[in-house]
Amino acid sequence: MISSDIIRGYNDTIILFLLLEKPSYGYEISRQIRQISEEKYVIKETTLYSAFTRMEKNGYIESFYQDDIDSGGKRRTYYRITEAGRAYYREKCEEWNLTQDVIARFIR
Amino acid sequence: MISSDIIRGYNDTIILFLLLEKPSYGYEISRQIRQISEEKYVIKETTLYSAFTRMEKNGYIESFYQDDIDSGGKRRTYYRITEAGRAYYREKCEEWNLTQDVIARFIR
DNA sequence: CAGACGTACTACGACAGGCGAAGTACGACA
DNA sequence: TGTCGTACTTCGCCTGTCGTAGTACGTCTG
Repeated sequence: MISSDIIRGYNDTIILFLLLEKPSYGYEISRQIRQISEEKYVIKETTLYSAFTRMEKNGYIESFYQDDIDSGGKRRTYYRITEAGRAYYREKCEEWNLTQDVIARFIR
Repeated sequence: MISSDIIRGYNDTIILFLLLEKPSYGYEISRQIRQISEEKYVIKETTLYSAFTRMEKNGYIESFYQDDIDSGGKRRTYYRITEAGRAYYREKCEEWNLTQDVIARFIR
């Protein structure tokens, strides 16, 4: 539906948006993206998990483990947004507004 | 100003937009992008010329040579948009509208 | 008259992000 | 018993962008 080349580099922003509210984990984030976008964007598993790794390395998110009761005691990797992550998200939002405006000039 | 990751894969669309009007060549297109975007987006030469190569391979544009008087008789490589190119451009515009709408849901 | 600047490219190689394919593990449900 | 859903991990390919560099020619400037 949506080509990956446009969203490229914006996946991080999308993930951070969902983490603003509360810490979350891969599968839940994946589901939320699908739901919020009304199935128009379904993030690939590999894309999602590699984004986690990258963003943790960049200090935008922090991981922790939690054994949840509702998942039958299975261990999930949760991620929590950091202050740096929030700042990065804000920057990206501004950049998005700018980009959107510029690209619109080339669209009919 | 604008990160290349967002515009990635959208450069083709931007170039095709400029070719809708009339055939053109690298330097002119580069100048127009800078001008229309009000310096907010300056396409890199390598990006531009590799986009030409790719799009010609895909049949979206056709090249031809022209010795222009105003360039001191220097040979320029002009590009002309094809029917397939126009169709591709139209598709991309629709995709853009969709993507824009989806990403907006993750932006504050 | 030399050198810088603008035009108009081409070639090469690096890099990053996304993605396909495959595999693992476990619980629930039929 | 087997499939489905959850929850990941690993590996390696592909594509588009970009940095660096080089070529060539004409004009303009000190």
